[in-house]
Amino acid sequence: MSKGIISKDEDYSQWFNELVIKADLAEYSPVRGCMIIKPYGYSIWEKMQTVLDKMFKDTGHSNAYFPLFIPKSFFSKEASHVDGFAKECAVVTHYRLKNDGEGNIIVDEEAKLEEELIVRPTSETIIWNTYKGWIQSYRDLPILVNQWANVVRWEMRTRLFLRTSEFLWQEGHTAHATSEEAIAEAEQMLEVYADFVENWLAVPVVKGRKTPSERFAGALDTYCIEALMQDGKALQAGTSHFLGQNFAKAFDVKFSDKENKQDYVWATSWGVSTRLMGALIMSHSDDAGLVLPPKLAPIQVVVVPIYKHQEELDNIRNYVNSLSAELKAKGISIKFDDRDTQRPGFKFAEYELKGVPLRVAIGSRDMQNGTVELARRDTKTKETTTQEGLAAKIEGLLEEIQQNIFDKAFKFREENITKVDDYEEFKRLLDEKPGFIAAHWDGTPETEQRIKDETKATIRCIPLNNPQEEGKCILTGRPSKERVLFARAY
RNA sequence: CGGGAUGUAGCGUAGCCCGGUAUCGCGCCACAUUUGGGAUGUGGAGGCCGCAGGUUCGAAUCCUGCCAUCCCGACCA
Repeated sequence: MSKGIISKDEDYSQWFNELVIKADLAEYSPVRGCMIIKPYGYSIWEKMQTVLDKMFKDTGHSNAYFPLFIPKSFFSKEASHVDGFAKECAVVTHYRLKNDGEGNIIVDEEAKLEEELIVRPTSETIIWNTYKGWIQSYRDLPILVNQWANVVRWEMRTRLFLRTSEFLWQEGHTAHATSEEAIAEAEQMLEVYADFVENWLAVPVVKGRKTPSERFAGALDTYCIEALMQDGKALQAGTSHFLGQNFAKAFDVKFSDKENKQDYVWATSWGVSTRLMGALIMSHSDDAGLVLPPKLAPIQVVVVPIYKHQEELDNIRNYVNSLSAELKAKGISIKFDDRDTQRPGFKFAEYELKGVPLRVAIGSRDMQNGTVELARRDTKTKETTTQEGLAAKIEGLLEEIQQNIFDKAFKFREENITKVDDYEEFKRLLDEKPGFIAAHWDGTPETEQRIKDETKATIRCIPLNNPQEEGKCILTGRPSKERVLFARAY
């Protein structure tokens, strides 16, 4: 492992790339745009999955699994949905390879599929094709299903965790008897996401809805949570869609209500992906490496022994065993790094790079004095404290760290939301002080597009519970009733 | 798909203009000394110089073609 990573002030995107690689989260794969998520990175994702999965179950959802491949014909059914995804679909055309006689493996042209298969970019179509068979009556509703899956979107430009051709996610797909119920579902899941991202990733989010042009293809309304990264760019961290009856109509999914009247079913879908890893990394980390929130850190506490002789190590180990037992009883994960192949200084740097929230260093002097050295990753501070009551102290500190990194990110976010009423000022701020800009907009897609073309900033969302105020569109001067959040985004 | 750049050991690189069988650092292996912030010494292993042609007695180096990757745009969770 080479020393250090580039400073994030020097080159933010290179900093991010180096961090992902050197912290052992992921690496590039032989396939362009695809990544290998390494065990350390994957264990963070697993923690996210575990927590989210429970939240889904607690709100009445069940998991299921739908196929990776979708018949091409399914895609022709919902027009705007097709438009949204057609340009980035991987297509399976053959089902067999053969040897060409010269030692090369080639596609067997005779094994051409009758109907081509699309590798799912999202599963609405195959799921609604399936729901048709599950729903006849209002008694069959609601259907509250989630699936954990991989999806493929053939992106032109990819970035580790933020935009890869294949990514992991969960997609919830629900079916309801009424519009109101479906909207309530979409709103509920947005709340679940916001709760999860703020309380587990320690990343503050703005809850809002997308403008029509930023909506999910096929949705009537898209709700989102938007986070602000340390470089001032916004990141969409999760979306929840009210799909209306669009997919029910496309796949002819009707039900009989209590009066025996036929109506199309109302739908939602909602998802978060491994992109959350990107949000996590970019929200808290620094030039020394990752900073992980304790609640998602694969290792919450690492113990580094400092010793010269075997008996000193044995002595330390003895103490660490009892500390481990105490911490495990509290549900805290601890690693005792007794490798003799690396020196303590190396280990310190390594665990800082990997974002372990707390480090305990114990040497022979400590053993004599009944103390340890306790170092916090978030503040980079160290203190010497007694072994007595250490487990309880660690427990408290982990909670404090979780809160602290959220507070820090929250303060940064608040400091980087600026109200702007002048277009020149708007453009200047985007370059000089990136972040969210709260500005008036006349509500037209044309204005939105022009601002995007001229500044690269998009409307990230119209915040929920947005204060209403009279104002003039920043570009056209036309009347507006509320401010929307603009930013350059990932 | 346009514009730019780069492919040499696991990683980062020198050599290329001016052809003669590859440099240095990190990492790796062995041994010893070390261990409170990324250890030191000694010895060692590791290369189809992106791929395919061509020129030449001889190509990492010159020529042609291809491939791949990265950056910047258009598209996107």
